[in-house]
Amino acid sequence: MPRPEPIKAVRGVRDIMPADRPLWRRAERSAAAVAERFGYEEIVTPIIEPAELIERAGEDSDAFAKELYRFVDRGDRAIALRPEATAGVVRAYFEHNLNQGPQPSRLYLIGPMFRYDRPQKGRYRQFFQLDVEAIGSAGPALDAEVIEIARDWLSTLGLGDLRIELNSIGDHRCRPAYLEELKAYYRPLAENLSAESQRRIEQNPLRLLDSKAEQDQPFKARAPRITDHLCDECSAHWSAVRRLLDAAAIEYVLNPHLVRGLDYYTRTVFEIFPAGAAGQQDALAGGGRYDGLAEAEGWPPTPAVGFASGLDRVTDLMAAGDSSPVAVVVLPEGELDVAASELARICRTAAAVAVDYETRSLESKMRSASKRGARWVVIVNEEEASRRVARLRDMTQREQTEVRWEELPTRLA
RNA sequence: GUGGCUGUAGCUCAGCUGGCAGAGCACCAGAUUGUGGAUCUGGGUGUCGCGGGUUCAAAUCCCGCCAGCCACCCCA
Repeated sequence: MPRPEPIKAVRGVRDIMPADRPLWRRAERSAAAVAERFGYEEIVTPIIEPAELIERAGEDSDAFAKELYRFVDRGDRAIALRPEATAGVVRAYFEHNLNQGPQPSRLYLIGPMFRYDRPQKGRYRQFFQLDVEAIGSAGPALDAEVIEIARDWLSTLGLGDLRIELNSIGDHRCRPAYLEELKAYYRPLAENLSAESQRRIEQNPLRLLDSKAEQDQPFKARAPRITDHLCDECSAHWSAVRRLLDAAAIEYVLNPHLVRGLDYYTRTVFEIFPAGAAGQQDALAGGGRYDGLAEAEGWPPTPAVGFASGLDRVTDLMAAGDSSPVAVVVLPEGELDVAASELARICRTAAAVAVDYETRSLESKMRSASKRGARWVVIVNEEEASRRVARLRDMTQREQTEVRWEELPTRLA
């Protein structure tokens, strides 16, 4: 009789298994601890949002639509699985009147995001991000603050060897003029550029600067730099951010080719890489200022800055420390399920306990307990159970003694 | 979405031009005379990703699909 196909996980998603969870938990906990130390509060927003919210935040391209997990629900509403956290956090900020409270609102969020792209290692259709946002202030100190949070968090996780890349992309006042200059620079060079870059000269010239195409590289170095064309306000902001980072002893490198493709991004942009990484693929965190987003969502213009970091990549880089979750294994000799579970219940007041209920030889159970890394083994047979005693074996000392059940918790503590 | 590589035991993989499915590790059982990590002995645990096709015969050749990986696109 043919077995039906076993049902497997949806393409591009993965299970995070018990062996990896402690690592993830460490990353999540220290994110919360660091953010809270800076006065940030946790917020949880839905993973589904009106598709329009997401689409307005990403007006740009066909590619955007292509990678959005989008569907129509039973009430004919267009729904999107959130591809990033910021749009939803900003929505919640206004919808729950945080804009009426003390500014800025300092918020962080940890949760799953969704992107419908082709999966490969480290790129999943469901992935997890830490998102830190300071909404409601245009102050450069907040730019520096979120960078410091990102840096502190990664350092805490043992990923302290970082390269922080920094740039400013101006705002609606100074950027248009700069873009004209950039177009003027690139137009005569058009036929030397990649097809994609040729298209971008008129469509999205800023993106010419971060082109990865080989033939575009020579022209980037001579391209006009936006940091040379900032208006007074942006210029002051830009130097203030750097001054604050210097004062905090946070090292960074200026990368004039670091940009964002969407209009609502303003001024500061940054990305954080592990020190060894060369490729753009390897960013551990990225963020910046998005003073135009609130307005793009239809809310009052409100300045904000933040960053997001992919936990999949971060946990991947963290050294895996292995500690056995089970301290004690109870081994009944014979048909003693009831006694063994009572014994385990007693031991559990003091330590993590698992019972080996399998009907196999004691030797085999010992082997298995040993492989699990159990510190203690508690063995009991029928005669001992009737006297309410058990053999407590110290697996590291290879010694065992007879112990009364009631004494076990103190012996295991 | 585009291009390429891959898919055989729980894991890593071998299986040349078609001829009854293999290794190491893991796992299970036993021995080493009471109860563990070492050693020894024994055990293959498998819809060869799925579905078609060619053939006397397909893991092997052909087509389609699915999945993973790499690069691109993208990373809001």
